[in-house]
Amino acid sequence: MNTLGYAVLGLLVREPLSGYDLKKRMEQRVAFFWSARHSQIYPELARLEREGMVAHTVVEQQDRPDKKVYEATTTGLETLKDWVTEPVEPRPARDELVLKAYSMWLAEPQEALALFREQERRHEEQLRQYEEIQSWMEREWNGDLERRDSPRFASYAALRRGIFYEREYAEWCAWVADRLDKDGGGEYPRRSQRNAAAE
Amino acid sequence: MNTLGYAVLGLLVREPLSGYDLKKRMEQRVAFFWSARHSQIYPELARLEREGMVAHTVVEQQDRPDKKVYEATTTGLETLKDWVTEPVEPRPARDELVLKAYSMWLAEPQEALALFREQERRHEEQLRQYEEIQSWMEREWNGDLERRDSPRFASYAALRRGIFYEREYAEWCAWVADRLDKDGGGEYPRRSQRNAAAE
DNA sequence: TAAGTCATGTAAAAAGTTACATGATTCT
DNA sequence: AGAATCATGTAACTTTTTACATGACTTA
Repeated sequence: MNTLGYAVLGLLVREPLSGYDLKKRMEQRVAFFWSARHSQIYPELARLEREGMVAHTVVEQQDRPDKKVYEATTTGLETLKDWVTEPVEPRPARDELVLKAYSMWLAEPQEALALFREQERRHEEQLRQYEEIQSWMEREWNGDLERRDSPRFASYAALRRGIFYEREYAEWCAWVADRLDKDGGGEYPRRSQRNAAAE
Repeated sequence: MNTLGYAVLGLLVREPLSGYDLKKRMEQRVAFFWSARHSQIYPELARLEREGMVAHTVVEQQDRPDKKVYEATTTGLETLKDWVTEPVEPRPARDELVLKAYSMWLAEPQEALALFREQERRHEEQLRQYEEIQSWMEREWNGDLERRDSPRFASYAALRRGIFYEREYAEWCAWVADRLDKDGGGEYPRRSQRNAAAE
């Protein structure tokens, strides 16, 4: 089993879904911690079915194309359950913006500033969207949010990770931008003996 | 050019390095926002050289095997510089622990708790390590940290991202763990309409 | 003498992205 | 009539990981 398989199972143990709907759920609910294109999802569903983790039934529709609705089998549920508490090996983080930050000393401060302000804005907007969902959950799901055996509790916890993450990211962008913004922000003197040797 | 290429250039514009040393630099300095195995680095260096971004000289050593030391060319520097301020497209985040959190309602609370406490500990430890490097930078590099055209400023900014990230991650783990820990933490009643057991 | 570091590669497999491909129905 | 949504796939390519491969020198 690979991680994508567990992502798919994690959605299917909650409700039966077609490949198409699964993809949409991923975009909406799971996007900030896992995602996949439909070209990855359809073969993955086929693989999970070969391994007995999921099963599908064809649902005929009049006004739309027929669809295959998948649901998790008992085997699938058990496999997922066992995986949840297995230890996690740290995976290397990959973040292009931080990589750019690492080389931003080469760039025009004004252009770098624009980049970080734009990213700050983007993450703040994402944060606001997550916070709206959070409010909605607290309003609609109140009571289930403390129940450790409720999927709503789990959804809420995952969402909070998104909120913590976006808030922190936006703050870092602002921190960098503020330092790029300070006028005169500490350039080396242009034409002195002290050459700007790279270190 | 791919992102790994820019990661390699970002290190080589600071100092010439062999493939072997490049890999070590990645582990030490860049690990929390980009990384690669040596099996990816050596072919990447060859590719960058074909494209005129880097050039190598063979350095002979007596006590150790000879090595190829690479440095960035002017073309490489310019390419990197242009890339830095280009807009960043959001890449899908992938985090296995959050994925597990999403399905933790299936697991035994005690086992899930152990997982999150362990992860909290791990991220707190990483945080402490970063904070030590931060102190070292502030002590040793004081004065350069405000200079927008200094690589030290850029290193410091990237490190701060690591610090923000680890702190936030540890806090989220603690938040989840606390909710898993509360005794009786809101199970659905096992075998009655309303037993005194829960809540 | 065994383990560890220095040093550089290739090969195969897995995971993920982009592009190709089709076709019905619904909304503007 | 054209765009958007619903619906499911395959093919080609890129990126990343794991495994294979070698050899000199150093330290315990």
